[in-house]
Amino acid sequence: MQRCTLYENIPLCIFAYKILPSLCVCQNIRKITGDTGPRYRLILSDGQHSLSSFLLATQLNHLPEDNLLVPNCVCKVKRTITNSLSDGRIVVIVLDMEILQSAEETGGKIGNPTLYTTSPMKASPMKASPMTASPMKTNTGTQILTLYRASKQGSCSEGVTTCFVDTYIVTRVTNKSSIRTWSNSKGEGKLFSFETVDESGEIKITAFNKEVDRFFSLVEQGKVYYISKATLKVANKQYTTLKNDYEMTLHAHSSIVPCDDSQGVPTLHCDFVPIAELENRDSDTIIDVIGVCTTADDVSRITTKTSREVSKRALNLIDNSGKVVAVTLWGEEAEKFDGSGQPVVAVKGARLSDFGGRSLSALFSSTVMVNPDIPEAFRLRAWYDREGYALDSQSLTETRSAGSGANMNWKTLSDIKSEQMGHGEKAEYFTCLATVVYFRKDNCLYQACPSADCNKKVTDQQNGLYRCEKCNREFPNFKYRLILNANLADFGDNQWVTCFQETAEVLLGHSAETLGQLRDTDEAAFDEVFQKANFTTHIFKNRAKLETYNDECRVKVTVMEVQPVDHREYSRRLLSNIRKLAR
DNA sequence: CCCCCCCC
Repeated sequence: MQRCTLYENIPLCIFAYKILPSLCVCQNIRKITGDTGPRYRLILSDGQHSLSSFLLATQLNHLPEDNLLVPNCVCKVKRTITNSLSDGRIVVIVLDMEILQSAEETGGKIGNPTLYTTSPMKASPMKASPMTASPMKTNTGTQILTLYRASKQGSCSEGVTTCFVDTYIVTRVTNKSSIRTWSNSKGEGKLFSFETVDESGEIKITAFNKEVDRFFSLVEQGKVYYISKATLKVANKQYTTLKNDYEMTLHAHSSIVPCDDSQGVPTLHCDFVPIAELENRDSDTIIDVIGVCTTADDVSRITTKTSREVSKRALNLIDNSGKVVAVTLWGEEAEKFDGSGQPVVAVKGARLSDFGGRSLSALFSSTVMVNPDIPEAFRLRAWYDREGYALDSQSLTETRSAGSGANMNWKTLSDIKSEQMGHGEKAEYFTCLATVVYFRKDNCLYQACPSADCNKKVTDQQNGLYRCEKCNREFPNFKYRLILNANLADFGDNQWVTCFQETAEVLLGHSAETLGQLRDTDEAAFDEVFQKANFTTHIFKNRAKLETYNDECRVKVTVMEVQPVDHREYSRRLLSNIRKLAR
């Protein structure tokens, strides 16, 4: 089998060689509006020459849209896919780039570059340089170019929605459906689909009827295949959560061959969102989540609005943010799920809903993994078995009261006293808008055990060693940890609160390690950190609990989370406070 | 050529 590599596709490989990775000046950027959303065409220069053949991969559209990639900025082009159009011109898709200097910093035009006009077809053939240590494999990026070429020739834009992918695609299968059948006015049949990923992106591939028989048992989740001669068509965005404007269909001449050399083809990549963070995300967004399944409902059958019967099962997942969220699995996924032993469960591509505050629902396109073989899962397992299991956790999903923000429990500082918050058996959680008016700077840092999961204070043995009683060990080093007491104020009252490591780091804007170093080496700079952080206003999410200390009962308020306050939230809170005062 | 993403 002939397998094309990227460089075999590039007539002007000398050019590709020159730009990878390379510093470039963005000379110009132009928005192209197409059927499938905006694309950005770039003119990049190396100071001497410029080339106008660059097309920004859509996943980088935020760079120009956030005004980061603008004329005269300096950038580092890290990854590209280059291809030739039928007329001999080339297009270089920029897959990864980094903005190094803004246009303000460069202060205008750099050099006087001349347009690089050598026809690629006339360039002398040249082998790809060994400097490109990991030559890109032919991939779905090529397919994008194939379609790009098709659209250039006018076929796609004039209503022909399919074209032929005639290069090989080395790709990893990330999600495979079961076989489904359909029957409608146009006929009936069976199909299955799977999703694939390579370093340039992801794409869905569907097999119908005969191709189901040929390929269903061959295609396995997680494995890598060469796929050739599939038909490309514009994806119906309504039905896909994948980041691709196209999808593919297998045909009689298509082939799928398992690939032994799977190096360089990415495995399923997840961007796990901490569960506590889900509160701040918009509903209906698609996210990846991982957590320990503390409890799972029994599977149940429900009837949908369209009178279909379907199995469902809700799980509760907790992560080391201490928050719990409910995740609903459907159909076969719900039936086969086994929650015994409190497994770590990861769901890639779950949909965030605002039901009961915040909850998650698996989609057909979601991948549910039980005890996945990834570092995040091992970390969570260790965390849960050590301490997480005992946590007084709080769920984002309220089953009794609906409505987002139901568990924000907004309070003013005077409410803490007037409502005797935290006096009950359970800790009480509340959110407030407040300003730091004082930090107790002394003793806010302590020397803690350097082992990864121990934060116990160590004793300086004065012989260069630090002893941790909990680990019963001596170490040649320690790490700094923060316990910071702060006085918060709002319009009506003030309150002492305690911030541990993470929240203190957010408030002070520096890591405990940096602060420790500063305190030891530059006390003036250390003081300045506190001065800067003082009188800043944030949203504080807190835990209130009555504690006995030296025979004295008092409510201890611990800051669980510090969030920046935007103008909208700020005025909403102010308004709410004014109404409160008026009552 | 499918396209179902549900329920409290």
